[in-house]
Amino acid sequence: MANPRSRTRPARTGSGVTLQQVAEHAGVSLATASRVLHGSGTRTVGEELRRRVESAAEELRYISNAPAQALARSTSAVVGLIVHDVADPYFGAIAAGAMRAAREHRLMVMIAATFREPGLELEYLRGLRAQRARAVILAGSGTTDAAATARLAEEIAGFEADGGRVVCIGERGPEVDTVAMANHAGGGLAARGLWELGHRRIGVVSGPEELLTVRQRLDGARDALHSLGAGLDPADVRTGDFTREGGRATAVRLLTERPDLTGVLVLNDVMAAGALAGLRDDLGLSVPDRVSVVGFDDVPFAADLRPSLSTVRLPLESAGEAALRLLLDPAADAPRRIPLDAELILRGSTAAPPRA
Amino acid sequence: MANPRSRTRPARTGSGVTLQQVAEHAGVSLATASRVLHGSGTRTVGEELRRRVESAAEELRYISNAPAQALARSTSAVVGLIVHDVADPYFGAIAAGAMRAAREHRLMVMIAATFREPGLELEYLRGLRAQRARAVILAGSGTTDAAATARLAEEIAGFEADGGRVVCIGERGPEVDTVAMANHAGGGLAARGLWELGHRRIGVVSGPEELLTVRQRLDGARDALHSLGAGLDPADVRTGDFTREGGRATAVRLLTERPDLTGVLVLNDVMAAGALAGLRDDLGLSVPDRVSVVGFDDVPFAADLRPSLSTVRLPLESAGEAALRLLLDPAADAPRRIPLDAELILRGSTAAPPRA
DNA sequence: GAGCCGTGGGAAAGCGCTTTCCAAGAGGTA
DNA sequence: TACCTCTTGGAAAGCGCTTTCCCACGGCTC
Repeated sequence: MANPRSRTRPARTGSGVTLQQVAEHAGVSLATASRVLHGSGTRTVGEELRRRVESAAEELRYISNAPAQALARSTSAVVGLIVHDVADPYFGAIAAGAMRAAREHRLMVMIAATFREPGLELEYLRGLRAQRARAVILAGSGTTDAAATARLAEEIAGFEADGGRVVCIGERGPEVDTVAMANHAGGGLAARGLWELGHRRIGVVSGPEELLTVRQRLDGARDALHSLGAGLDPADVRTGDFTREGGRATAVRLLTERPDLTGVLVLNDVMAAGALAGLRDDLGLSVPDRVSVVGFDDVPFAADLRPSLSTVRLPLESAGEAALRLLLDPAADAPRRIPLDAELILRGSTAAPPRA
Repeated sequence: MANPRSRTRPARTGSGVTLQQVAEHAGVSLATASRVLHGSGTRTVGEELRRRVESAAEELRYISNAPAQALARSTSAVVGLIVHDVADPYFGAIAAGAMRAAREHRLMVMIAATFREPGLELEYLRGLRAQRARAVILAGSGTTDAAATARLAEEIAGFEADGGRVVCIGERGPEVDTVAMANHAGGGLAARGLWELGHRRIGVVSGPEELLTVRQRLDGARDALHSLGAGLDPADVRTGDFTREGGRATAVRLLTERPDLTGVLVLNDVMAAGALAGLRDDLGLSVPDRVSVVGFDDVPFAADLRPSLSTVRLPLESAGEAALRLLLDPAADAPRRIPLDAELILRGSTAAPPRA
């Protein structure tokens, strides 16, 4: 029997036109229709038939079934992007860069936000694996939690064994392709910048210590200060949430307890916005006359804060783009690493320290 | 023949474990394994077998194949979200709300950004249809382009005929479920707020006229002014891009040509940030002493601008959440409409007008 | 004219799952 | 004991596509 359909099935939910129908309408075989419409192989189809199929598809308003294609091809046109928080401008910029590049390659981007909940990153990576995403970008910072890191590494290895590609933005370990942000160098740039303005009492408003990103930025600042013959007193470093409120509370705490500080490095711009508010409204300290503040990231609104925020610029959009491009290159033998530069942008929130 | 596999196929790319293998490992049939692991039906599986299947899945590190499920079930667990720009805090907040709600329902969100390119919205909607997304949220503003609107409506209808659900944030037409932002009311609130502070010469820095959102906000302001016995001189309204730079240039132009204005309504916060910069740096006009400025949206950084931005608060995250919830309710007979409120937040950028 | 090769069309076997339908066994009832 | 009803497991038909393999045909070369 050529067509043994007999079972009754619940009527399909909609008007879904299938390739088979397009083929029939065009009077060609399914194979030919597939080759015309999605042809990836090296096979060519005659001019005449090709035209017939195309107009049949047009007439029937055929829309291909991506899951079916994914199943048959065992690969898909979707890439995953895992971030901490889409509403955070840092990730927003990265996502924008990635999506722009994705568009050029006709890929769809599935974004998952962990809202900084530990464990969710792993869960989403599994979800993306289930979706048979062709690749995944891990945009959030790695952590110092060894157990979590190991489980994640295992999941990544599994994904790659299945033919998926993974790129991390920021360090996660040497086995994976990474777009390396200049966190360490940036931290150094900021510290050195304050130093050169004349600051000798420099403090840091830091984010959660378990974040690798935070650690690198902090180390960068510390190392720079060291090489300048100074150092960074642990008591001059205070830790808070990587949010505006965290920045505010932490800056207030830091300057209350260490009132002789004249320069403050805040480890991200969102925190810095809070810090500026705290110093001004809670403590009545004028920036930059009394204290200078340097942020990190150069998110879009940094220049609009008052005083405008001096900060370490990271090429966020480029990072997203670079990550996506890396995903598209065939996997190399050795993990690749694309280092991106940081640049110190001096604006209104920094000045020479007040005369003693 | 029980297992007529004979053709040779290229080796599968990876270690992909299939449900079949799990079933064999557990010594049960494929059907049983499916029922245990993804069981959606009303069928129950005995305690003993259930346990066997679960541990087999665990041991083999089974990861289900979402495309295959989507194909078999002809529905998927992904919802699409189409925005203008992920890096724009307005959309970032909406996306965050939607993703938070999506997480509760174990849905994955596929985000597409049109970067305000006309036509791309349609293209992405088709793409999402191809992915067999269960539903799509159209978060960007509708336009006055009748042809584009019609084609989009057609595509939406097709998608719904196929069993998909569509929700728009902001008006798009009466046939579709919508989460209605209080654009008109918000425009009124802002205008009235300036009026009550004593402003009688009020201008508007507007966005692209073809955006429905812009039009509604503007109409709201105009209507309010009318009912106050005043009116809005078209010459007091200037149009620019919906970006920071657009806001800056437009505000400068407006106040250069209409120097007697004392109150300015800027139709979104991103533009308002630019306007503040333009008034201060390009024109040397003090806000709020010389001109008062009111923005729109209340994006997270609004309070951090200096002066802090008075603005019309829209519940962005709630809108994203509401949209997602609407998608999950079964389609109703009549299109639903969830109206959201606006609230005027007075901060530092507004004050009484200068004495003449 | 026999033998080859290159082209291009079609049949059909999968891809990994869901779900229907059938069957077998358990427990009740008359 | 015969007859039913329930429950639960399994066989197998699809879901809509891709791709391999086969075949027919036309144009070459000796």
